[in-house]
Amino acid sequence: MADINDKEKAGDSKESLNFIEQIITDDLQEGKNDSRVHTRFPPEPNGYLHIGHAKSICLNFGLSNTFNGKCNLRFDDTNPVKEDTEYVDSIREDVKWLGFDWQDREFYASDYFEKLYQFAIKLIQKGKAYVCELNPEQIRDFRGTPTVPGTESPYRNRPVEENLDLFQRMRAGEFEDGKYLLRAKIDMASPNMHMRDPIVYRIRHTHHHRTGDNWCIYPMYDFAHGLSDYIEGITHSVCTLEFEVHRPLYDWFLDQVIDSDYRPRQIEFARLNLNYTIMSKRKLLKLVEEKYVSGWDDPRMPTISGLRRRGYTPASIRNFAERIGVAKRENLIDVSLLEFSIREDLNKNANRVMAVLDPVKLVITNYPEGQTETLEATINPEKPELGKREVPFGREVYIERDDFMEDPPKKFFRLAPGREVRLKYAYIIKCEEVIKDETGKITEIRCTYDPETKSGTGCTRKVKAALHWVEASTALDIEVRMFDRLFNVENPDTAEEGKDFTSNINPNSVKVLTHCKLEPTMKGAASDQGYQFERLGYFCIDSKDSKDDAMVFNRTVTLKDSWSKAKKK
RNA sequence: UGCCCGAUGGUGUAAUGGUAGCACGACAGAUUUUGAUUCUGUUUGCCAAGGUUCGAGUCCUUGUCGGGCAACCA
Repeated sequence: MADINDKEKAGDSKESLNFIEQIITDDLQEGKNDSRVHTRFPPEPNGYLHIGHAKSICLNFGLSNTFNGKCNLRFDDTNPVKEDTEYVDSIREDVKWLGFDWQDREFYASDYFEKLYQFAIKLIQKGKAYVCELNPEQIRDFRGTPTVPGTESPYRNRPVEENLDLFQRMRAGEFEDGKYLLRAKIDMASPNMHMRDPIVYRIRHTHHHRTGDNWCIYPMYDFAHGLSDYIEGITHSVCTLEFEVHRPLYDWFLDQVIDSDYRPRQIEFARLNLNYTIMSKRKLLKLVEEKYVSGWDDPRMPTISGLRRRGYTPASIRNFAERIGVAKRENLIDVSLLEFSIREDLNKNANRVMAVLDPVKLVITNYPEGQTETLEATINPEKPELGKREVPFGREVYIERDDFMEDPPKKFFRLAPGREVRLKYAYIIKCEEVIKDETGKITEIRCTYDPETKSGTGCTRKVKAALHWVEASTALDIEVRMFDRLFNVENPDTAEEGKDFTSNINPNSVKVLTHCKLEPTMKGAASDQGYQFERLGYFCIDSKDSKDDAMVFNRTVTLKDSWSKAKKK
């Protein structure tokens, strides 16, 4: 009984921990690393950050927050052929935008090249590394396969002095690319492929975006990463599952250099997978390079910058990361969860505005010609303190073409011949007549209105629907871009035989609507926030493509729409 | 024929040997001047077989299924 009570109290005082928080809690309890918690987010600057990185960012910075620790931003820039400053700039911007602060702890693995070089010397001196002359094919052959042990390199027992000399000359630039390699001397028969004398340094006469031409030898990930963690005092090095088999190597390198009680620890978690979405940087790069999209920040891209341009908010992405949780099992998250997160945020925070995407003119025949009036509309029902906005109303308005049906099915609540609906914030109107052109297309709907039903005057008459509308003479003409999924299959990575993932691209993933109508209150509106186009969805101004008098809106996400479901049935 | 990791509703994620809970989805109802939101309710789950135990989602064994590992990438 007492046990149960204690447990309930504990449960009340803290939310349940994910497995990483549990590990850290245990480490803290054991007093490891002087009870410090220090994490890091370590991207390679070879592409833009995407929603999968957001999970890692939220995790690493979140961990440092909950344990009162620190989190570094570290660029893992050890392979100059793929890296560029454009990418480091975008990464810094995206992490900052997401709402995380690395303070003065912006580091680069390339800052440690000299230290890493000295570690390598130490390795050689201890007889734990050697200079190898095998070429790539030989390296592969000598490595064996997962089921067949490898064979030792003929250069494996080169004397320490010779290794030292050769390695120094590698650094000095005496040899061309590929001539020599520094390898760790571990175990060519290890069941773990990564322990079969892994490469530590390779020669690469390539300009590095930060160190320029100072170096012509570059360290490999396994060597550089763990030791960079060590140099920075990282306590918990959180990475994705595919590095799990690297952990013995991570620890091996540490064993060679550590001379204190402090030791960083690698912990792996399952990366984010989203259906209908491609997450591989290599593939995203292909989309950009081969112009399937307009750039890394194309609003259809799963990049942070793409989502931002699409109108996603930092909070919505953080909430999403929180909601999907962290574990070690493979997962496939439904994009609808991401969409839920942005709807949740925007519903609370986005100002309401009326717009008509596919306008058809509606004339109120008994409304005096030339007369206009100003109506009050709610800015945001979730935030009454924001008050009201004033929208003009007149004899001619635009309504959505979809909001009228000449021959409506049973479940259609909106306007139809002889039927009454309310124009939101205005009056109840009744459809009297439909005018069509010679092709049968409706060009004008003629209605009458009931002056006694003005909104806000205590009218109690109920109608089944309230339509959004925009007054014709004052309407702003805008362009709206509607985005659909970039890929129309759940798993875009799988493609038909002989084709690649690009064959899954949805050719209709962007639809541009011109001459949409927007209420005039939006003139000069801020581009850094989302708006709800009432009954249509959430939109944001594209500050990149909008000009002074030509506003372009991107659709962020639709509203949940039970009418479209009813239609299908 | 190797090594490492994992397996809880449709999708994710909790439980730390003691009542399988939460979120999203789905479904139903209420409210609604957005067919939105909000609110209420319902639904569906421990991979399998053994073992340990008073008691197993949790520990052990075996099996099954899934993922990862053979770049001079990270």
